[in-house]
Amino acid sequence: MEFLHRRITGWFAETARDLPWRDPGCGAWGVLVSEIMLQQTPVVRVLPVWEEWLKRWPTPAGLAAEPAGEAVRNWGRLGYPRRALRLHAAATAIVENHNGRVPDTYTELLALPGVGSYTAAAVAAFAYGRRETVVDTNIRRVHARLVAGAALPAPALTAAEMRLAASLLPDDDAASVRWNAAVMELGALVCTARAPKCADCPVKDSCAWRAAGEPPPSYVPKGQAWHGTDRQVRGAVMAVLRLADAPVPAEMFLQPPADLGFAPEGIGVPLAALHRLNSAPEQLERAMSGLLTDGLAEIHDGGYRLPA
DNA sequence: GATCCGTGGGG
DNA sequence: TCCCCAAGGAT
Repeated sequence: MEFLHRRITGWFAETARDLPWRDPGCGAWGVLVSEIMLQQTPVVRVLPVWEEWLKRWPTPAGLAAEPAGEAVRNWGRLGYPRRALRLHAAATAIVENHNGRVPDTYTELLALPGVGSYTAAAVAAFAYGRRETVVDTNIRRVHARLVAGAALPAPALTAAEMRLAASLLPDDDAASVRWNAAVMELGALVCTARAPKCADCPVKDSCAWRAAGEPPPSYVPKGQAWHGTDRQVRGAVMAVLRLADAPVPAEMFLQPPADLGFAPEGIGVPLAALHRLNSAPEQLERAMSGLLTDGLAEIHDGGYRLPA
């Protein structure tokens, strides 16, 4: 095990990307924001948005002082905008329950909106140097191949995986933090889901999957449907709301602007994209009502807008 | 445990 | 072109 630790953390020391949230001076708030943004979203798309967020809201109190809709608007096109809502709620909880300071224990972090087992462990480890069993999709995949000899981890996180990850974690605090970051980075850059770059792998000679002849996955991951789904419609509606500076009347969503006899100010492009989907009226209604339910939109002066 | 929830770059 | 999938979380 010492061998794996040395090899992988050594590789990390040489190869690691220079990401701003890895800067020692970044602070726990910056780490928390990065972790929420990075949920299901690639690093390259997070970088510019993260920079703007931290410039605008350097502290949880700064974000908490603004309407939730501002968080959603500045989330831009990162996707899964509920994360923006939860991050705003987390900032509020941090101000109210933790004197404005991001909590430093796994349990307290886990209680924050939008923070699950992965994010709680990651913030405790990367922001506060704690020894935590961090398990994300990258770490799961590296463990699956390196130790279990499988092409992919199980469809859902299992207790066995958690035990394995815990057993591999170095005893020393600082070493455990480096290990977590290094394995995650290895999964992100080398031991990738598609076309892993085994030639660049620091532990290829110890890899159970390679030793087994790289057997194919034992199951086929089911892809996420997109075209024609409510998610697609919701996304198109949100694109309109982000650009709107006044409530958008419901009929603008339900009828092509040309039929309304006027060109909408500023929101013409996303509105045209929405109507290009040609969704059934029931689906549009369902999507928009879902946005209200989720708190991503509200009705004001007879129109839809981001929550104020 | 299965589903739902956005977006866009790369293979 | 199409399809895969990326530092998950909540229900």
